[in-house]
Amino acid sequence: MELGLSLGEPDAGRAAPELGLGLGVGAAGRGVEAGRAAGAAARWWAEPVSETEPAVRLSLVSGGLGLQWPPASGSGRSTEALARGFDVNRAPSTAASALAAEDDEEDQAAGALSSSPNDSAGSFPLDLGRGGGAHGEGATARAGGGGERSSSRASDEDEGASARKKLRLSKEQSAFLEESFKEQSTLNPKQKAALAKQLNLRPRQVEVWFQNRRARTKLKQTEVDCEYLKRCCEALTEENRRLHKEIAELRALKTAPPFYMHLPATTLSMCPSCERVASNPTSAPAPGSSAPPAKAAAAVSNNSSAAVAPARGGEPRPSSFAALFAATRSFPLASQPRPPAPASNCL
DNA sequence: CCTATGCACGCCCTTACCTCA
DNA sequence: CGTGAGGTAAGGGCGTGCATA
Repeated sequence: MELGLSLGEPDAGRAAPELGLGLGVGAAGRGVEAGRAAGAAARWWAEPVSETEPAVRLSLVSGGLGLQWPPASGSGRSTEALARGFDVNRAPSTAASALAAEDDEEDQAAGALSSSPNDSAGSFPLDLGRGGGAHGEGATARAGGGGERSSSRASDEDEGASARKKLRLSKEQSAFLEESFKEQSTLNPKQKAALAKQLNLRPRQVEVWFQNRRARTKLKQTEVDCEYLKRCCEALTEENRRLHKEIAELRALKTAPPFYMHLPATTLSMCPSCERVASNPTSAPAPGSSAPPAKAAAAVSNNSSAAVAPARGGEPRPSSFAALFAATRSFPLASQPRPPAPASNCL
């Protein structure tokens, strides 16, 4: 179905628990084992992740940027990158390099300290590339030693909390965050800190970016859901209209005299249930009837072509329209194939 | 064991800033 | 050049889950 579009979000492919519409609908469910298994071989962060962390989404590892994404675990590169920070000047792909070329001047000026064209060095007074100095690092260290929780929010509040300055992330940073989000839409403190260090951002910035990204994903999904529900509503309206029309036609037929009242007597020789001509002499054709039974049967089908439904295999014929009416047509509206539209009055 | 408290975090709403037509 | 719309980073409130006393 065309509405089952993937937004490139981790929501894609999930079940549809909330609306039950077969879409990837709904709030963030936590994909569990599959994502964890995928993530086990494809984590960009160095540390092992605790078992209690929110489950990893299905990995959508993409090579679109040509970044080593995720960096090969176990290789020295990831740790090196962590120590070095995300260096746009060494973007590992031509695409990324092309993107980086736009910001080369600023980046050269800012050096490795910041890859954002807008953020000045003053935005990041602390060299996050060097371990241990920042408040966030301390929080991370605490989290690493203890549980998952750390105070990335509070730790970032005081640093650079001057006038509200809009700082836009560079394309490389955004792309990297996007890839991270595809792999996992939520971060634990360790991952957040590692990503922040790699991108030369504050953990709070990474956190906010993910928060906003989740909000955008949800908004898009909501739009898709609305569109789908709109189409469902239209289909149901059409179905309702068709059924009303059918009911009106059936009522009109019900008020008319039954069709068999107009049939010649010879037609009554056929068993209405098995559609065979009765061979029993007691049910023989009425006296005076010269037509052979087979012809009579043919006469039935010819004379009642406008009102009699063709014989359906194995289906007993209703004895009256009332019975026809009483027979419920219990097919769920949207879940079963629609019966053919009543081209004639057949049922 | 139950309860109160503090903390961390995610979600939501909103604001402020930036870019672009 | 001024302006409005749209995108997005960030602030703040609120609810929730967890750890601890």
